[in-house]
Amino acid sequence: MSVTKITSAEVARRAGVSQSAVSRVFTPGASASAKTVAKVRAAAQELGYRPNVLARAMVSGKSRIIGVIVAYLNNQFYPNALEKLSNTLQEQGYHVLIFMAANAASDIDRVVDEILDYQVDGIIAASVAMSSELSERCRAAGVPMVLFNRSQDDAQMSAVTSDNYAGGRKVADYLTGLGHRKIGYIAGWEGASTQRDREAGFVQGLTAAGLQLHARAVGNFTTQGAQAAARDMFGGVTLDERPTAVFVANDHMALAVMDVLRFDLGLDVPRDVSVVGYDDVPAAAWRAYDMTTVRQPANRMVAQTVEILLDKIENPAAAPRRVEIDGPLIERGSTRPIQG
Amino acid sequence: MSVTKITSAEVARRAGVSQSAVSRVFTPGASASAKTVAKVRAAAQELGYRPNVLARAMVSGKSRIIGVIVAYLNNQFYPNALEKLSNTLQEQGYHVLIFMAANAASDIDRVVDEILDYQVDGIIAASVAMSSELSERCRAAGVPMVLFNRSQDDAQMSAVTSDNYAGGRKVADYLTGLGHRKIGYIAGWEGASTQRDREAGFVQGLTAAGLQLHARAVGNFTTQGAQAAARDMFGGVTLDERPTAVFVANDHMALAVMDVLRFDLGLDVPRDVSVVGYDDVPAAAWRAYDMTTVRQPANRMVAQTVEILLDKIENPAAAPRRVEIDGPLIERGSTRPIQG
DNA sequence: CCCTGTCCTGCAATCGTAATTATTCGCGAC
DNA sequence: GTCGCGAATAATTACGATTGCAGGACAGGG
Repeated sequence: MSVTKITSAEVARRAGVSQSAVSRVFTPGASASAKTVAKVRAAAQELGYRPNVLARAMVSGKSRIIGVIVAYLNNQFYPNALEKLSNTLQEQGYHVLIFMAANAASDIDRVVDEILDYQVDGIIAASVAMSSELSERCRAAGVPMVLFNRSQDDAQMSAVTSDNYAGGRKVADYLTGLGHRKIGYIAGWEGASTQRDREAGFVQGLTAAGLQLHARAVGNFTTQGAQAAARDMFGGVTLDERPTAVFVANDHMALAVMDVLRFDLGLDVPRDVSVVGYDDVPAAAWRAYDMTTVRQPANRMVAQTVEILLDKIENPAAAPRRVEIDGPLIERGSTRPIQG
Repeated sequence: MSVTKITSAEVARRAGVSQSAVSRVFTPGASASAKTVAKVRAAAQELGYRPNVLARAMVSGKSRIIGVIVAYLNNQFYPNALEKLSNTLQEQGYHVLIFMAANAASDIDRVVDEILDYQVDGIIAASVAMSSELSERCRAAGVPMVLFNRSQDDAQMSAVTSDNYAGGRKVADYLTGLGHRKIGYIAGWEGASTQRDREAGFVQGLTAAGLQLHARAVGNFTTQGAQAAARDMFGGVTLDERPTAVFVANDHMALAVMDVLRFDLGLDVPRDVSVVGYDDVPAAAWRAYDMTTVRQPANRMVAQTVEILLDKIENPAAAPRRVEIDGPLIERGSTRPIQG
């Protein structure tokens, strides 16, 4: 029942060496003779000693904690990314302190303060808007930050995304290639760079084919928003007005859209309407949806994010980097050529 | 570009008081005159001072960090729970350090060590098997632990689950009530208490109706496992042998099972087969599945978990508690009465 | 045999705060 | 006037490690 905290001093006493010797044995790159190492390791083993990360953090200034801010966890893309992030960082000896934040400025503000209180070595912000005032505060605190799946105009800010513009363009080329002419778009939250870039690339592609958006609605990246948008765009319109294809700004919404089309409005996907999403979350591949989508290469995005962040931690003078990773369009059964 | 760490000493100097005065102003429950508080607050505000949580943790012995171990993040139930956990703890001034662990003993072992290195105030283990040796180690370190959605024979271990036995029983009663007689079960990972309890309650319910399991397969709580199990149970069997209803140990598997039944085997759900899951993840309510399931009341489970853990942190002598929360059967369209 | 350079070791300072102990201050009572 | 007392403040210590510095051991070269 006794709560015994074993300190390096106790290990030192047991091993018959100084406390600093113990510290050096557990500090990679410090010098210690083979004999000392053996004695200390043995004593530590017997006592069950492990260094106190917090104490180490205090004096070294490195906590080996990365703060991760995430807005949505109900969109499957994020738990997957979080899992990969955590594992990748874990391999590098870092650990993740997680913070949920709604996309309200006041919330982010509070969350960033709380993160900094923990003396994190770096911050990964997944899908949250970061005011330049906030990023300035982190820079002043010497804490590097990388945006994940969102980018910012601020040139000082590192960011990793998929190539959303190219992705949107691919969807446009694909749908027009299938012969579609009346094409709708259901937008995500308009404050998001991903939303803007996907739409810009998409519209650009339509323009190149001599088309323009036939219909547009906003779903705000939420299930409810997407359902309302779908009813708006496809409910109570004449056959002539109705789009024959729709690009939805992410899979999370697109799945909801497909359900509304099929079950509320009695439309057949893909016969009446072709649907394309974005992300390639696991559910997109489920047979009940079998949805055409643009894959966001989460593995590579995570790897890049971690690489940039750790680089900036080790070398604070490193220039900010923006990486856009190309992802393929995955053709599945929710789309088909227009019938003449 | 200067990385300025503001310390309590600097605030003290600016406010013309001692460092201890600053500390007391920021420590709830410490005494300071109104005048001092005002001066210190003002100085802190100007300098942008916030207490260093790590330093505070060192001397007070309370890190206000909770370690959360989670095995699966691809099963939607867990991201949802994690989000709620994080928010609830955040409200209480705690934060979540997250650890992914495969369900291998060696992995858990390593993870628990890493968690303890951070001097966490408590541990929540979601869906991971905890050897009694490990729980003993945490107890020795004075770190309370609560299991979430899993329980253990170890009487010393606090655990919060839904009432899995009663839930399994409800499913049996429901399906037999619909007239089903040939009923199959697709099991989760057999090492999991949730799996065992759900099956036990289910079988008990069948027995009460004078039935026994018509077929059984193991899906291990994974998508692939569930698909294989479904093919096993429903592929290449005569109409006479084929179950008319199947209870799948969780929704994550049940969704995969429905897809296999419908798209690989050409069976109609619910006409040919009724399917029931467990958890009530968001996807279960999606119209494409519209799946009958037993709801795990995540909100209440999380609230209980946090309450038990914080109680144990404040009062280490508190007795371990096991809580089982009853959840309703949600009747949807994946089930229907057997046709005579 | 002494000097020097290398390698290891221990001492002591340090990180930023809370807790503990010591000091000062104000004020009423005798 | 001083004594006592309580409250507020200041000074000091402690938390558990890392790290710069100085001293000691030892080997090799002159």
